[in-house]
This record gives sequence, C-alpha cells and structure tokens, in this order.
Amino acid sequence: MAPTSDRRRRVTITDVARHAGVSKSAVSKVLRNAYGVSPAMRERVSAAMAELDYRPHAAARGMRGRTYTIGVLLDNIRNAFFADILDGVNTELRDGDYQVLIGAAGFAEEDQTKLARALVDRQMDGLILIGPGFPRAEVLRTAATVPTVVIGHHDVAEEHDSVVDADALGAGLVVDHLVGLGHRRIALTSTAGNRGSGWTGTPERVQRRGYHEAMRRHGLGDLARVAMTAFSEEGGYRAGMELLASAERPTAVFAGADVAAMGVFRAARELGLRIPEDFSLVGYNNTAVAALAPVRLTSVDQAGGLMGATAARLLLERVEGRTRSVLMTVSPTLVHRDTTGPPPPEPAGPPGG
Amino acid sequence: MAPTSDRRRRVTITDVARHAGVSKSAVSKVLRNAYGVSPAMRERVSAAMAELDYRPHAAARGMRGRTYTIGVLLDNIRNAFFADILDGVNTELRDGDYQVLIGAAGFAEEDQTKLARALVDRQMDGLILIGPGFPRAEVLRTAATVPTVVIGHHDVAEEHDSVVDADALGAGLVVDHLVGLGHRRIALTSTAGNRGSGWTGTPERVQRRGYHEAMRRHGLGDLARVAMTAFSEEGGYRAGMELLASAERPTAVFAGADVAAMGVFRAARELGLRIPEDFSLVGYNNTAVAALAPVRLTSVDQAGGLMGATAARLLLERVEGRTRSVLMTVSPTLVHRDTTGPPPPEPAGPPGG
DNA sequence: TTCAATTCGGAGACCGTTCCACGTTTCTCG
DNA sequence: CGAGAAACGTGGAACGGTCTCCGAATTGAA
Repeated sequence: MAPTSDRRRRVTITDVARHAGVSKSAVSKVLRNAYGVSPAMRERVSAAMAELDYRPHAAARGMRGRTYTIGVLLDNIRNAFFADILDGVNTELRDGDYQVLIGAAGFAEEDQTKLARALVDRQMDGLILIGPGFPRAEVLRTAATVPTVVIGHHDVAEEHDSVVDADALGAGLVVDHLVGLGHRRIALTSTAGNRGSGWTGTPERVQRRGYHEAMRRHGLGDLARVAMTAFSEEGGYRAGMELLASAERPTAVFAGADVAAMGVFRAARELGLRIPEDFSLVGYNNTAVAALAPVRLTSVDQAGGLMGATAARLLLERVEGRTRSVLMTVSPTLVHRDTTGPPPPEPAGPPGG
Repeated sequence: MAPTSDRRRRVTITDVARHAGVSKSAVSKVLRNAYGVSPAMRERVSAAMAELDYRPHAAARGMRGRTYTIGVLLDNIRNAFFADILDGVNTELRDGDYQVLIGAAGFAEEDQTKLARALVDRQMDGLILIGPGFPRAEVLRTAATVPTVVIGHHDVAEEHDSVVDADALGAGLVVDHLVGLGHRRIALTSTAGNRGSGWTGTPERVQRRGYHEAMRRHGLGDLARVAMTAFSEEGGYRAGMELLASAERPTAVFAGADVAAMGVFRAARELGLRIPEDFSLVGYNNTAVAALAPVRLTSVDQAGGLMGATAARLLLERVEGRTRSVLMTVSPTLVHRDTTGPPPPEPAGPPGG
C-alpha cells in the first residue's frame, strides 16, 4: 500500500551476474566490450542480460565512466534553424550508444549559465553550445571541464571546437543578389545581441561586417544603413517600420534572420507596401517557414544539418581524447524565392544626377 | 601532458565538509534543507559551499535520491505547438531546483521507445510525454517506474496523469464558425497517425469524432469528408490536392494541424485558388506561424502554455507522492484571422434545389 | 620439461551522494 | 531535580556501476 512500494526494483548488474553465474566485473566487461572476455562468456552474459531485460543505470555508470549522454544548450527551440542543426546531430549520433538531451535556457544570461552548469553536474560526456549567450569566460571554464563544441560564434579557443557559418560571405551573397537586381539602397536588420560578454565574433556581428564590406565593394558604402533590433518577429516589425517609413526608403531590406523578416512582412502590410513590387526582402537561415507557400522568402541557407553533424563528430573525437581544437566553416548559399525582384521605378527623379 | 589530466577535479561534498569542519552528513542535510540542522551549522556550511564554489553532482545524487531533472519526450522540436507547451513547463519549473531536459526522438516507434528508456536510465525524477507515438503498454510500464504525465492522448490510466485539449469541442468550434459563414461542404484533413498501438484517444481521432458530430448537428452529416494524410506540409499538400481538385470541391477545408494547412496553401496556389475568396481554410493549434503576417491563418488555440504549466505542476505533485491519477482538460478557442470568409457563390446552380 | 608470456575471470576499492541508526546535548514539564 | 522528548550532529552502509590489480589457466618457446 505504500505509495512507491510497487515501483519494481531495477535489474542491476549484480542480478545479471548472479543469473549468468559470473562476477559483475565480467558483466561490466561485456557491457563495455572491454578486453579480456572469451566468446563463450560474452555469449552467456548477453543471454542473461536479454533474459532479464537488463539496462545499465546511466547515473551509476557516470560516477566512474561515461554517461553516454550529449547535452545541447540552446536559447529557444522556436528557432527553426536549431531544428536543422539538431537533425544533423541526431543523425550522426543515432547509431552510437549516445543519447542527445536538449536544454532550452531562454535568452537570459543567468539562465543559460545555470543550464550549462546543470548539464555539467549531470555528467554529460560532451556539450554542444548553440550560439551561447553567456559570458565567454564561463564557456571556456565549462569547456575546460567537459569536451565542448561551440556552434555559431567565430571566436576560437584552444578549449573547444567551433563550427561556424561563413556569415560574412553569406551577407555578401545577399548584397550581390540585390545589386544584381538593380538595388542600391539596401538596408540591413541586425541585432545588438546582448550576448553575454567577451564574444567578439557573434554571427550577427560577422554578418554585419560582411554586409558593409559588400556594400563598399559595390561602391555603395554611403548607402549602407542598419537598424538594430532584436532577432524576433517584434524586432523585425520595429526595424521594418523604422526603415520603410523613413524619407529615403530602402528598395531592399536584408533581414539578418528569417524571424525578423516575418516582422518586416507585418510592417509592410501595415504601410500598404507590396513585396517584391515596392521593395525586396531577404531573410537569413532559410528556416522552414521561409519555404512555406504563403511566405516564399528569399533567404540564405546555412546547411544547419551539416553543421550539426559536424559538431557531433567533432565532439565525439574530443570525447575520445583529441585535445587540439578545430574550426569548421560551412558555406552558405542563396535560395531565391518570391520576395526579391527589381527595385520599383524612382517615383519622381530628384533634381540632378 | 596527459590529455585529461588538466581537467580539474570537482569539489565534492567531502571537501566542503572538511573545509567547514563538519561531517558530510551535515553538509548533505544543509543541501537538501532537511530536518535537524542548527542555524549556526547552516551558516557555516553555506559559507563553505560558497567559498569552494561547490555544486552537487547530480548523477551521484541520483544514485540514492533525486536528480532534480525532469525529462520531456517529444517527436520533433519543429512542431511549434510543443514550444508553447515547453514554455509553460519552464515557467512553472524555473524557480524550483528542477531542470528540464528535452529528448527529441523522431516519429519512429522504436526510437521513441529507446529514448523513453534512456530517460528512465538517466534517473529522471519525472517524465512528460508529449503525444507519445510508442505503444501504450510501454508507456504504462514506464509510468509504473517513474512519475509520468502524458500530454495529448485522451486515454487515461491509473499509472499516469493526463493533460488534454478538448479536441472534440475544438473541432466543433471550427465547424460552427464555418457554418456560420454559410459553408456547407466542409472537409477535414486528418491523419491515420501511426501512433504505436493501444491508443484509442489520440488527439486526431478525437478531433475527427468532434468534426463528424458537429457536421451531423448542423444536418450536414452527408457532406462530411475526410482526407487522411500525414500532419506535415507535404501531407497537407496531398490532402489539399485531393480535396480541391475533386469534382465536388469543398468550400472550406479544416486542416487538423497548422502545418498541414501550410501544405493546403501550396496546393491552392498550384491550383490557382485564392484564400478565402475561393475557399476558406482553418488550421489547428494556433502555432506561431499561423499568426505571421504573410499567413494570417484562422486557427484553434489550445493554450499550450497552460497545458505545459499544468503538466509540470501535476508531475511535481506525483514526484512528491500523489498516486491517484488526474485528468486535466483545457478548452480551445477559435482565433479568427484572414483565411476564412463566406463561401464563393455557386458557379452554376445545379438543376433543382 | 620448464619457464615466461598471454588470456581470461574475479575481488574489491572507488565514484559522490543519501539516509538510517545512533549518541550526545538541550528543552520541557511534572 | 529528574526523566523523557526533542533537537542536533556523526559514522558508515548503501546505491550500481567502472576499473585496477591479481592470480589461475592456458599457450608458446627453448
């Protein structure tokens, strides 16, 4: 009648050992397929494990060995780009014994720090940090404790591996595309990114740099214009209002993230502007929404799956003992859909020129 | 020089005990704020913990007590509705000591089973299963081992608590809304849902039941029509093509999930049909995409956040010892946006009538 | 045949916590 | 004032694995 008395006791390694008539050391060896087990022994033990439906207790294993668990830290699962990354991670790890557990910390620095520590405390064998927004120093400290791969930030360090998108190049692709269509007043939506401290190579910053370089390259350096708001629907809306309602309205808006582009859509709707007739719109990340029929957003694909798979592979190598750090860069490509076209004709040519 | 020699040893409870000059039992008591500690002792120990920057090792705790970790199992994080649920779970659990870890298993029955077991093996204190797609028997077995809350399925059991949306009612809201606009030929997009075995109350099934009831209630039982495809963009597309290209084209399509509605959008586009001029479209779940400016999909809101928060609360109660099972039902509401309107005029009135 | 090398299996310490049992103080109250 | 109860602190046995020896048995070489 006691509340938990009916919770059956787990089958332990000792049960298996007894059932097979061997020592638990032997069972442990079979489990980890370690050296020093005869085929016959392996056979007996395996049979016993199957018969008792034995599953090793991860926490107990973790006390001396591995937990066979990889932790992924991200801010918000709503970001569809992360889903692509996770798919990559999962495919890479599916066949191994490793399990992937995700922690969604939100954007607050303290919450992310707390989660990172929680993952370490739970004995993760390795950590994948996607665009971490907590102080770099804390990340380095973590990475010194647990094998770690950082996705997104361009800052490299001995302590961890890095997987990044060539964001400067990606921004260049967008500007090239728009200039090719005849645009000159091309504005960018970016974010100050309250990304903890110590990060100098956040994706958004590198993207911004790439944008400015590309504009200069085309001789449009003076027309460059950036609206800084959050990478969110609301942020995109505010940026859109700011840019599109201004006197010198840009003919093209490059939203630094697809979500932000959605907000620009709303701003355009409110201002009675059509896309791409009145202005062109480009996103970034080629999120699933971008491809949806009612959206059809031109965007930049970052091969999230590849990034995730790479991160997973690098992480396993680290777990296995590699110590020198590695930087992997993947190349973005532009996906042309329906939100970009030639700029509208100048309403009334300004005198001169 | 050894690869891992520089990974600093963790501060353990013994270190804290030594540093504070007390026994580790005492430290443990302070940690769990258990009974039998004097304020002075609490003070000393807390100071020592702070000084050494001590963090308890969750895996070790799990061996005898709790791990303070809640596991959430879901199929795919791409489903934005899950994000709402998770937000609810997180807000509810944020202030406690509990951490939420998410496992994304994919749709395959074996993968989900494997993940569920992995979560149990990792000593989760409690489990939240969101629309589990593995056999009910396995879920019940799991629930007998670990406190569990199932979200979505209407099948109740002594072993676990349940949080569901009143899906039949939700479907009724949609039909009422459409009939109110003048529609009669209202089709439903649903899914066979290869949801493991043993589940008789999957959300989609209950929704279907509600749809049929509502149609009958309005005297439209004979006009009811259901296209069975997957709840995905592609599935929605196929259902859309099937329904919209048929002779007796429905004037309204009720997509059983917002994702599917996106596919219907694509089908409509391909067939040259305008929404809502040529036919009305309603989704379900009121996912974030539904609200996006380029979409503006009429949908049914399920209060995912509330569901998540409720699930978390129920789970904690179970962890604390409650044994009788509980069913919580939340009520859906219709969110009217731009994809529904009056039906188009009959092209050429059929003779008679 | 002898002795070293190799292979196999087992004993038992250890990982970092919880928690039970028990001893010592300090209250409470007749 | 004394006895019983409550409060407080400690030692040490778990928990379920891993992993480092160690010894016995087998094999190979001389």
